[in-house]
Amino acid sequence: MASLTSPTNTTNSPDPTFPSLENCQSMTHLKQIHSQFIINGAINNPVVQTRLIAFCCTHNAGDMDYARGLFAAVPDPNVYVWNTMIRGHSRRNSPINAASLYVEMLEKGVKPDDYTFPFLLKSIAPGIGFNLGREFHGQILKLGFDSNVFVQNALIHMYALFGEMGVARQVFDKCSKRDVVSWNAMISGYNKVKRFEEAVRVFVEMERERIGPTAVTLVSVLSACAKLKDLEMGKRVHLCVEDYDIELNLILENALVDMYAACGEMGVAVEMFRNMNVRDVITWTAMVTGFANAGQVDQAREYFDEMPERDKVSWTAMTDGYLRASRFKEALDVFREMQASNIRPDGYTMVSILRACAHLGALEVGEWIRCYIDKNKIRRDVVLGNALIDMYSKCGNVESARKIFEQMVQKDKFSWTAMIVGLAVNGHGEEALDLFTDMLEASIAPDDVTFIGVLSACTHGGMVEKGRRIFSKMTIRHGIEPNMAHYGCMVDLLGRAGHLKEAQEVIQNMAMKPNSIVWGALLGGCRIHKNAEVAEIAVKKMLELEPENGSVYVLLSNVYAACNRWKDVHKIRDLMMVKGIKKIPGCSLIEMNGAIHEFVAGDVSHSQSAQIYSKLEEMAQVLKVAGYQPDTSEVLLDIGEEEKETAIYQHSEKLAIAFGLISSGPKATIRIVKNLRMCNDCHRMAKSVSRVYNREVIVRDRTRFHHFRHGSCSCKDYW
DNA sequence: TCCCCCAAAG
Repeated sequence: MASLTSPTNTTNSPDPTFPSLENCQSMTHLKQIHSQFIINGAINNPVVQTRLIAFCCTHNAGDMDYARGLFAAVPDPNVYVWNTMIRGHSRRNSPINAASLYVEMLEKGVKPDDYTFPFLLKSIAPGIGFNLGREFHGQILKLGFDSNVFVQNALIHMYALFGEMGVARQVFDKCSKRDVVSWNAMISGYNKVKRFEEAVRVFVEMERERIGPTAVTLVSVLSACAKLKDLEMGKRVHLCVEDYDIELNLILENALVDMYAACGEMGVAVEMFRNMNVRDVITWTAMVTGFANAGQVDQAREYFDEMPERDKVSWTAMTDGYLRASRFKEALDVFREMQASNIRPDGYTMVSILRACAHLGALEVGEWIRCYIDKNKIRRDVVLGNALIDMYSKCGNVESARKIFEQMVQKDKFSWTAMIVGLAVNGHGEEALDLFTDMLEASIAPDDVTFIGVLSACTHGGMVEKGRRIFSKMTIRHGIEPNMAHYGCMVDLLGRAGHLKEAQEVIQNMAMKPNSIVWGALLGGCRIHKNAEVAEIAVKKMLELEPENGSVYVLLSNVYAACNRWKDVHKIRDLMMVKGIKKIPGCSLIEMNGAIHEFVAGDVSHSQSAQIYSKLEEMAQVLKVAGYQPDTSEVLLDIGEEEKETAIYQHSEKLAIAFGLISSGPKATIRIVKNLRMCNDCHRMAKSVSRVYNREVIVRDRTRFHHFRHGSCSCKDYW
């Protein structure tokens, strides 16, 4: 038979009954060899049996079912063979199979040895077999294997996998002998549970005990330094490479590049990157992330475009870069490119895209992502659930946000906070407060952000007394010192409700120097309650803090306009002209069929500009007939009344509404995201549109949502 | 035959 002279039993093994399986690469090949042994009788040799089993258990192409068959034919397997079988199951992370083999082995009277438990413990993977792992630990203690360093290290690793670093530490502390692997297992364990300071501390402890680190140690510690952005420590670890004569390898170089990149040392990172002989996708991705985090998203993109290959992590890193740079449309573009190149996104990618959708108010894309997640069975973990809640509520769809929230099996404080904030900004103040009560009942500790949500719920709902109570409880009961944003909320709450004096008292009693946002909140109250005197105080303070901030002048002029002090309105306008201060241009976004359309006031750049303006003209007539009166009081230009009307007709949100009316179906909700506060007139007009055109219009402005329906707004004209 | 390692999230 020709196969008797196959390459497996030529050079190294002159004896055909003791073949080498070195060149065997596949199960097909192994089965051929197996049949030869059956034919020539070598199959009865225990060494041959063992080698065949070992192939199935250790080779990448190995088949455990086949191993089981071979194993069954072995009359009296020794401990080595049992270990090999257990190892086979551990490679495939099936602790149940590994454990049942172990039980079988004991039943057959074979005693485990030093190798058995490391294999058993290795079969355990995150999420599966923790209880088995504890049972293995029990067996280890019972049979006295707990002084073996390999067993100890495997135990540390197993507990670390489940985030049980307390138990891991106990095992570590009790170790009779510790080697460098024990230390490495502790460091990587702390990394796994994101306790990076602890990881570094273990490394320092290790240095003190004069345990020489290995490349593995340095890689783990560098990873911790990267997460902590601890450049000093990172450099110290870098020095260890020479001090301990550790040979560089790709993983270690990647860890170094990543550490420097994460710490913003892009110069060093680039130099190391250039000096590397071999780079892989991780090296490149570390560079992309580094530039992105340093705010140099265009540099990141250059590296990204040069990458020889990209995986989902690289694509997500690029998306995150655009997110960080507030270039949300480009973030969505990257996602589209990613799909075009057939890379399958995962939960991380989804979170990024959802964040972009949240910023853009891109509900269609967001919905599409939710369907994609469900269809592709992407695990909806807490983070992804939270991102969905945030996306829905920032797109003005609280009902869906609430649905996601209710469906979540696991909720953390971020889930609760996202939902509370979502309800609050969408005008469901009472519901937000109810949810806050539920949160406390569920023993989830609120944080400072939760209180921003709760206080703004009170603000948007005009619940002054509740707000006062919650504000005082925040410190007393929950131990959270109010920060600038909390004071801002309180001033806003009191100011809007007309308690301008109390609002000023809050500012006076602040533990820190009030910033312009706090004064701005007071100013907002002055506009509503037409108090020019207090407004002037607030403006003076704001201009001391930010002399170039044009919106301050705009706000003050709005107050004067509300008080009918037209001379002062003109004075402000002239002052702005002289100082060359411009207001931030208003900008509105609207999503249509997955594309984001952007409008600024007077915009003629849109491809359907002509239709949009003729729709606006039609709207002007139709709405006026229906009783809508333009409100030009907030126009800052020194022009005639008619021109003022023209000016406000071209506000970006009106252009977006007109575009929405002509581009969507007759019943579709129009959703707009505006970068500034809505002006009085746009608000008035949107109410009118919702009635006359029988359309729901949702506008998200800087701080809250306006849900226009049947001629009125969810904010009750109070914003 | 065994144990430890690199890039992305609210």
